[in-house]
Amino acid sequence: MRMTAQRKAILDTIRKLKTHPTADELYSIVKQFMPRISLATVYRNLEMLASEGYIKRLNLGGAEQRRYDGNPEHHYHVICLNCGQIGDVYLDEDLDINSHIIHSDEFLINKVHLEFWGLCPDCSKNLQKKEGKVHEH
Amino acid sequence: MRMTAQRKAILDTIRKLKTHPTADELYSIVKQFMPRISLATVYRNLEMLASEGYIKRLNLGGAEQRRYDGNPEHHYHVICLNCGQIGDVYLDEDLDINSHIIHSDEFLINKVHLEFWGLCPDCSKNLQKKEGKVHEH
DNA sequence: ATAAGTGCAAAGACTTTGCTTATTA
DNA sequence: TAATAAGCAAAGTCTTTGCACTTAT
Repeated sequence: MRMTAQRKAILDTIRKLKTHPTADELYSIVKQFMPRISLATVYRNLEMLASEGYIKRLNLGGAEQRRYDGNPEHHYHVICLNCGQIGDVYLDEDLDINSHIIHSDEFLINKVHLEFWGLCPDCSKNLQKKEGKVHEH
Repeated sequence: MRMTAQRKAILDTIRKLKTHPTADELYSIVKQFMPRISLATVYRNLEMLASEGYIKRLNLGGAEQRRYDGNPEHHYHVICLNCGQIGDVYLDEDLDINSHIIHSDEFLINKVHLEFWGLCPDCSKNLQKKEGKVHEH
């Protein structure tokens, strides 16, 4: 994998972000300092960087669009029910989900994907005051 | 919600299926006995039926397309890494994931989405013989 | 020098919407 | 008979691809 200017810009940018951007979000950011970059290049590089393990492609069930994570370390995510913002979740090693399975249609299970939904700090603060309703997700 | 012939056909069909069909799959099936039905009607009815609680809209991270489940009962899913087939998973009530969270970016967590990946009975049988490789997912 | 990558535009896949006609309650 | 839904086609979103040009090694 060649380290082109575009690829480096994308990797540096996603690493700096604590968010979990979509291709399009990243494109908007990188375009500010590399105006000729194309969205296709961003898509291609995100896939490439993910397949090489530099970043992670997220498969969040709750998200409409595909997102990527500049932190390839093993961890989970929480999606804000109100605004869609995504946070990181770390679990301890003691969790054993498989021992709680009582039926699995005879499938051999070999990995578990976990994702959390809740309220981000901002939204939980705001909703406390307003006692408002949380969006459906 | 009016019970139209189309809506009934869609609901009856998805209830009979043990699979977790996409709108398009359901459309193909229903069209066989109701040839004038349109794909838009299938999409609209699946969303409507899901919002009324008759069926469930699945948000599987691993799936490319949106899927629906004729069984609205609370349960989880397992996706075959090899063929994409989806099975049902039931867990016992003792599982407490929240107590294993060691960091959550200050989000208030209120639900957990779980999904399993593995091999369906057919694929695990076949792969045992061939010692073949499992597809990436 | 050459294989790999870029930009652009077009095509794809999936889903939603607008509008007219049909139908249920 | 009036509000809801269907059918059809068009439009929308997000993502991928083809191709000619460029660039890192």
